[in-house]
Amino acid sequence: MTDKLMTIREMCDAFDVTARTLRFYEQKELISPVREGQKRLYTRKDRGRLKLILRGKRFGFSLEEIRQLLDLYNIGDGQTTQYLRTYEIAQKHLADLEARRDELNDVISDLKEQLQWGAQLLAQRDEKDAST
Amino acid sequence: MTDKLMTIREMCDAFDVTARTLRFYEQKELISPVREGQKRLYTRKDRGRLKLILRGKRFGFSLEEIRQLLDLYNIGDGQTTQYLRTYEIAQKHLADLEARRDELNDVISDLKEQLQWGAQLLAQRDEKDAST
DNA sequence: ACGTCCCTTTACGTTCGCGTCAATTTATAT
DNA sequence: ATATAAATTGACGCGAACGTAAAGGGACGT
Repeated sequence: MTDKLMTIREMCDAFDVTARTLRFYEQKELISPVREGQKRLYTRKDRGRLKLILRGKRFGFSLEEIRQLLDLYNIGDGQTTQYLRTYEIAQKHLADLEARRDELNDVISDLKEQLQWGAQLLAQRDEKDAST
Repeated sequence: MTDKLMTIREMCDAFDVTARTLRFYEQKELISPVREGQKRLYTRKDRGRLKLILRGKRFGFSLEEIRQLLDLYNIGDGQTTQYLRTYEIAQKHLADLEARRDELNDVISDLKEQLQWGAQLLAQRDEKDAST
């Protein structure tokens, strides 16, 4: 598999984040790379989590919210003790995400309308320019 | 029309924000209520902008980014001087928003899959519980 | 042995988005 | 006239999410 261990610098290059950021996320218990002596080594699992973290950030979630969401993705790993509770929380988050998507669709529609208005104005202006 | 002027407190109640927040947004030039003596009065336009501000925040935009986005919504108000430039920027933002929606859809699909996994595990566990 | 990378920890600094007093003015009710 | 409520302008504070030195440890090539 692609379970190669990556150094912190390789991670930085791959995900376009700083080392500080990775250590910060570790301190916040969002990721937990293994150690080879002092040095951090990031597994495939860490990469998956980081990907989700960056996604979450793009949608305006706080790191604390993301930390909770990340746990949801471990629901199938056989280690989760509170299946039911976690499952319920996940349902809520799912509903929230779907609501967000719907709102985002509305925003897109609105902006498209505005742009058509703008396009008309541009067209009218060009007509006038041509007639002078 | 519904162009009633609202006080700051009416705005707070209507949009569930604090007065501090409204003054802060004003200071950042996101909204510009008229004055009646010292007091601020918010127009229909201000309410529209505030609505967009709160939306933007929900999608993880910074106030500065939102300030720029707000200008796009003035493209049809007859006051915009740089139609074409604004129009192009708006197009970019639109593409960005659509990309976000697509990514959000992916996230939703992923989470749904995870939840089905979790639901199976719950079902299996319940079977065992029932057999003891 | 020496320099030079890359990694480490510790710790203070910064920006954003407000919260929270404090001191004052303005309007309204009694 | 006086109390009460609501609005105003500073000014300081705060948590989140990092940035940015400072000081040092290990592995490497020469």
